Amino acid sequence: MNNNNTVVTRFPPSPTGFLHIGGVRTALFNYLFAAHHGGTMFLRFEDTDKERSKKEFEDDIYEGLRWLGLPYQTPNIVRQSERAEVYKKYFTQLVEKGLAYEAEESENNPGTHVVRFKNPNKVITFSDLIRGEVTFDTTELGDFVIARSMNEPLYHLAVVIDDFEMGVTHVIRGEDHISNTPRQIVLIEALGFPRPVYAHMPLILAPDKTKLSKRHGAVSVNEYRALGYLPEALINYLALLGWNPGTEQELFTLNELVGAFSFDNVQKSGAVFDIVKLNWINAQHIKRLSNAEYEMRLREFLEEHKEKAPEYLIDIAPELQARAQTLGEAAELLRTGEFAFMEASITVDPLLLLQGAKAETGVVKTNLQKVGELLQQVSDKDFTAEKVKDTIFPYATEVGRAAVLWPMRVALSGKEKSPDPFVLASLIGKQKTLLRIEKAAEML
RNA sequence: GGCCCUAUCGUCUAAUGGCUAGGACAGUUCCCUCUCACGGAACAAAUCGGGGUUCGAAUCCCCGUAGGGUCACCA
Repeated sequence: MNNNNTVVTRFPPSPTGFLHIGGVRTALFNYLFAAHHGGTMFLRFEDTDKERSKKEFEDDIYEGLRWLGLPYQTPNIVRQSERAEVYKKYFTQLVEKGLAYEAEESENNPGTHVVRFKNPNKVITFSDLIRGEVTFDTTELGDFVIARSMNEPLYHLAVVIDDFEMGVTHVIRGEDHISNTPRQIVLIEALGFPRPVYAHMPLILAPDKTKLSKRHGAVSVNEYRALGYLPEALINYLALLGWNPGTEQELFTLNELVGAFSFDNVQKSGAVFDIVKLNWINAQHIKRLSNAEYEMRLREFLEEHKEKAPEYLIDIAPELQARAQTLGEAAELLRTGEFAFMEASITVDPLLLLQGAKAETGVVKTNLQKVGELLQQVSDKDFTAEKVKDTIFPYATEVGRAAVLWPMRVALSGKEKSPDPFVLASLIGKQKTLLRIEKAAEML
């Protein structure tokens, strides 16, 4: 099927739910390993469970991988549900050789008989790239069922046959599959297939240390996308969950991960999914974006969520980029009027004007008037944050920064918290700046 | 419960028998700084327990203990 030098891995989700982060991590490690060795990762759908498999979920998995930018190859084997004939061929052989047999009547398909595998009852030892040698006694498995009927194979049989026909060399999957491995190996041996190399990844855990699942909150990729996480940040975080690069580097692009990846540095124990660290990684990736790229991504995000971008978005995008850890947070800041000072008019509370100034009302008023005078001298086109700072800062330092900068900032923003007064002034322009300062001074 | 896997700061992890157990996130404090955020610095925080091997153990072995996974005509 495949020459021995090429690594072939696969990501075989069953389309019975939305693409979730556990699946993404499995796909990611399969991709990283394959790509690191110049090999291939295939995608295939394990939809032998006809009741639970849905086209909708298949589409979601495709879309999730596309959004994440995780490359995969589509093999000629795409859906197990379309391969009944192939499976039948193999397990007819098994039956003929006496390695499998038709047993009792099927519960699900009355009138047909389930097919059981004639368990050789042996001890199986396999070597796992992450855990070393693992040994099971298959006796306890009994003659397990491998097909619902002669036309409907079950998971274990289908996996083993597909992996063989696709030339899969490395089976990389979650630790929850470790106990499935011995039964797949006895099938592989009965069918005379070569045994792939196994690697069982530790599980992603919730804060309560149990396997991460829906009851713990967001597990679907869609939810992280909707929250405004960058795909490259999600990938970066997931890669670091259970793997380390052997250096102290924490921020990676997908290509850097490919270069650094090795199973030697994969952890054996489960890792708790820490949204707080994801937030940090996301913020770092956001800061790495150029202002223009960030603005574009934010616009796309807003559009996806049917929220309109304010016309001054281009001006405040750099502020959002420094402030918000996710695109969702940025959208939230926009929505809650955090940047309302960009609008034509704002309301200023005179008490707030004095709050952080730590000075007498008269002093604050004088300071505001002085700021107005100083700024009057700056030309329109020179009205940048740096220029404004150069103009105001010496005066503020001389008479007390809090008594100048606090009221100036409140006069311009109307808010307790905001960007610094110099950025504020440059953002709203000379004319409005002078107007707002004048109005604030009059209030006192 | 049987079988299997695992065990280092709160969390993610480094240290492959040998320096004071290192880094990151989170936390606390300080600075940039008038606020919020960014950034910088400092502080605090761990080898599950008990035996053994060894000059020397987080690391190897054994026994406990704890946690997890899995035990379908699901995948």
